[in-house]
Amino acid sequence: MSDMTSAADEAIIEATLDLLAEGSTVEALSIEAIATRAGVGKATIYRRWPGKDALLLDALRRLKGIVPQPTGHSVRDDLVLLVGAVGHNIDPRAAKIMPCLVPEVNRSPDHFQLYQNIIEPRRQLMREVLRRGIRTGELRADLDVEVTMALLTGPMLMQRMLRWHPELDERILPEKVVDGVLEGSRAR
Amino acid sequence: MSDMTSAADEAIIEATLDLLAEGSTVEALSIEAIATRAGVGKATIYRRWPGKDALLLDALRRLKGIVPQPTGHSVRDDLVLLVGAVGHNIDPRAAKIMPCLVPEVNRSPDHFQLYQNIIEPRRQLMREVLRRGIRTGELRADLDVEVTMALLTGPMLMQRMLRWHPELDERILPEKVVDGVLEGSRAR
DNA sequence: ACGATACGATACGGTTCCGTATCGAAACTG
DNA sequence: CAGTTTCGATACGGAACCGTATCGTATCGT
Repeated sequence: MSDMTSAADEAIIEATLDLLAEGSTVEALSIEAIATRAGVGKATIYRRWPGKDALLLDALRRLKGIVPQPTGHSVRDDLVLLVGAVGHNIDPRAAKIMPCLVPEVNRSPDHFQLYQNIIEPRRQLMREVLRRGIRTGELRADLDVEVTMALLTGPMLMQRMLRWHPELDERILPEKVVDGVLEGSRAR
Repeated sequence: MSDMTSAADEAIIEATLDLLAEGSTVEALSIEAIATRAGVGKATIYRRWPGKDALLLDALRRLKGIVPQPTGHSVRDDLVLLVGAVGHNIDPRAAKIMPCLVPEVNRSPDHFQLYQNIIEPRRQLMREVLRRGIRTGELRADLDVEVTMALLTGPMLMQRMLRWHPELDERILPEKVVDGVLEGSRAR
């Protein structure tokens, strides 16, 4: 028996992600379509996963990108880095897939948990950068960290996952968001 | 011939919204289920709409809430009002339904257009409040209006549609978001 | 080289939903 | 009140997919 994962496993998961990235919805995704795409018999899939949900959870785990590493120099620059990483994955398919998962995350506790497991480390990183800024005096002492995280990540998620503000340039948006939140809108 | 909409139309659309609000996804929604729920024959539905998509678009139009009216006194208070209305609809079913539509809006130009038609008046309202603030000197003269709108609406959408930050109280969030964006996070 | 295993393909019965057709009852029309 | 239309219900053939079973082949360990 080989200790490496059989090639079929890989093909099945890749086919799943490909189909999702091509626009198939989670529930429109059929085992038969995955099997055909992977060049695999249906039975091979059922031999490994009890059903579509389990396969999907395994496939989505592959999308988890790397967590960025703040430099620790400037709070502003670290925030730009982290905000730029919101909703940003190495796998280009992720950008297409993630919006389709919104209903699933709202419905299924398993998907919600998977989602939380992926983003919580990044949230913790941003939390620490904000606390560091408060400690060093770069940020207001009375800052509400949770609300500030929402201010920073909300606009990026809206842009990356929902693509709802066509007029915003995604490349420079992280800088604009961070600077906007840092400086505030009120005249002085 | 009566000039009022037949009662069947209403029952069909209500049944559609009810089923969606109960957690059915857009594509899991079947004409047969709608017909049964509405106490109507399938043929009655096909007599009025060519298919599921057209029915769905008509049904979703019903969810469009009223556009809030800024008072024009304080820019801050007007923003709190508008931000509080983001993702907020009169019909309580809307809160359940909207997250399920994210994939549809990304996929179908029709749904995207419908969505834009609903939110664009509200966005325009917020744009005008921000411009008024710049004019009266309440807001910075060099404010990027589009980015600021993203800062204000992004966090609320994340909270209302994805229910992402469980620790944030949704009732006071609009105030916190507006004040956070207005005042900025940088110490001074 | 050979026996065990895992594989791809395919067939199967069962289920759900599609979109159409039909039919008697009920509701309008004049 | 009779004629016409619309309705709810139901039946139908077709399609897609489920999860299982089977079968001949290719791969792998020894």
